[in-house]
Amino acid sequence: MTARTSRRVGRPRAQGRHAGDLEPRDEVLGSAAELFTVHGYTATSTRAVAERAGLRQASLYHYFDGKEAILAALLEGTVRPSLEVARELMSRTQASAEARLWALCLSDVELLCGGPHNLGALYLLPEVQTERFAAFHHVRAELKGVYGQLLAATEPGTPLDTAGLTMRTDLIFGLTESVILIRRAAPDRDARTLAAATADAALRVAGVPQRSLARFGREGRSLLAAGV
Amino acid sequence: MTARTSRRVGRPRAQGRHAGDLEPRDEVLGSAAELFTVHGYTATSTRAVAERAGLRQASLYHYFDGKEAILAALLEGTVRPSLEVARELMSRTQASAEARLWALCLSDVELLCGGPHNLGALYLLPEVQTERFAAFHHVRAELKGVYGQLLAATEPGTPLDTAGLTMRTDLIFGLTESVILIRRAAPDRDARTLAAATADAALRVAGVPQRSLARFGREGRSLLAAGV
DNA sequence: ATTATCTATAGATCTATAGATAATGC
DNA sequence: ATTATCTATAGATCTATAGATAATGC
Repeated sequence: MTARTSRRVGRPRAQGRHAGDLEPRDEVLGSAAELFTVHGYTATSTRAVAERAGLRQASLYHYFDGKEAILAALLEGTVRPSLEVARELMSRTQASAEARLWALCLSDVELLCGGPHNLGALYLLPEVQTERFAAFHHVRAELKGVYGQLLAATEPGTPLDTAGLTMRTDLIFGLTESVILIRRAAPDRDARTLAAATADAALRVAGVPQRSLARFGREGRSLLAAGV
Repeated sequence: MTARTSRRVGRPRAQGRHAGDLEPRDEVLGSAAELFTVHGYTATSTRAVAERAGLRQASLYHYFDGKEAILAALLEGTVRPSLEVARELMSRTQASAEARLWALCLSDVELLCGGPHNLGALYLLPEVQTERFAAFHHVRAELKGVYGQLLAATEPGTPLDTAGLTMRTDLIFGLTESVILIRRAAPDRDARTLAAATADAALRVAGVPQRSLARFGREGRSLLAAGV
């Protein structure tokens, strides 16, 4: 029972009051999430972020070193949970690679479509391509690596060489990411249905025959229900 | 034989001379293409676009009404050729829907990966989501409509209801678009190989069995060779 | 005369910093 | 005393416009 509506240390805010009982830092992240995903990073001013969070522009600098630090914090938050699921699934060596791949894809899509903002759209921002966000890119490369390893362990209809494996990894990872675009175009799509359809589609691209999809889907779900 | 290196009407440029024998308008579009796709629209100043084209900032306004008009022209140019192929394929009613879908996907990926800049990345810019680019969005919606109609005419392993059809259309269209992200991450990937692999993957998502892929690919290629 | 360019600049931003202020904590 | 906020602002942009200028065209 900390930090109730009043009883706050520090000079009171000029405009209005705290919305909900979020910490100011999280209010800032929430408003930046919305504005960055909808209008872009450069197109969003620090003033706009602050005002939506109920603060004056200069007050942001009490919580973040600058605009870039806000974006970095948001990026970190989007990819970290995916990677945790991926690592857990890598350790489940008794399950089939197909079921684990299905589960990873389902989980990623649900994470991408879950929250109130389309945070995955941050990946698309051209500014994020910069060297400055190298830490984020490393984490995503590790996530993609898990896709590649699981795919390599599946039993495809026809055998694949290394180039073919890289290609399919890119396609399956790209398919998963494309739900960001789908969500952007149709924000009210049901996340659970989309996630299952995407996971099925990923296995189809991997070369899993139609007749086995339902089985791997069941196995994949039970993996997630069990321990992740 | 118009507009040779010198012999130009108008005050000479302050810096350097015309590169190649492109018209100034096209030089501007080319430099904007590179800068907008790499750094983003808002992050690119009109000064940067002008200087890369060998002009002073104010001279852009001789060719375009403003920064937005440059982006609109680029967007128009990216989606128009795809739509022309799509319309042509819609008219080929004697060919199988599967072969036509394969051909459309191949053609789109080759267009997206063909030019010197990753122009498809313009679709991803948050600024483009705005109402101001409604004309562009209408053209893309028509293109997606063709994907949907061709998919509806395929013979899937299991029958699909309307919701299932919409879902798969989104996934296949999204898969095609995801080559933009693949190209961004790996700019040197061979476009022809990627295009064929993506078209195959699209048919897999559509439910076409492994054993029929090669045949539809051959038919699709001959459709494109024939008339588009 | 027409055209393609230039120089110069107004007016509107935007980020980050300096330093003041109004709460609570002790 | 500590903290969270505020006000004010320096300095650096950035877009679009006004109006001059240096070519060719006739």
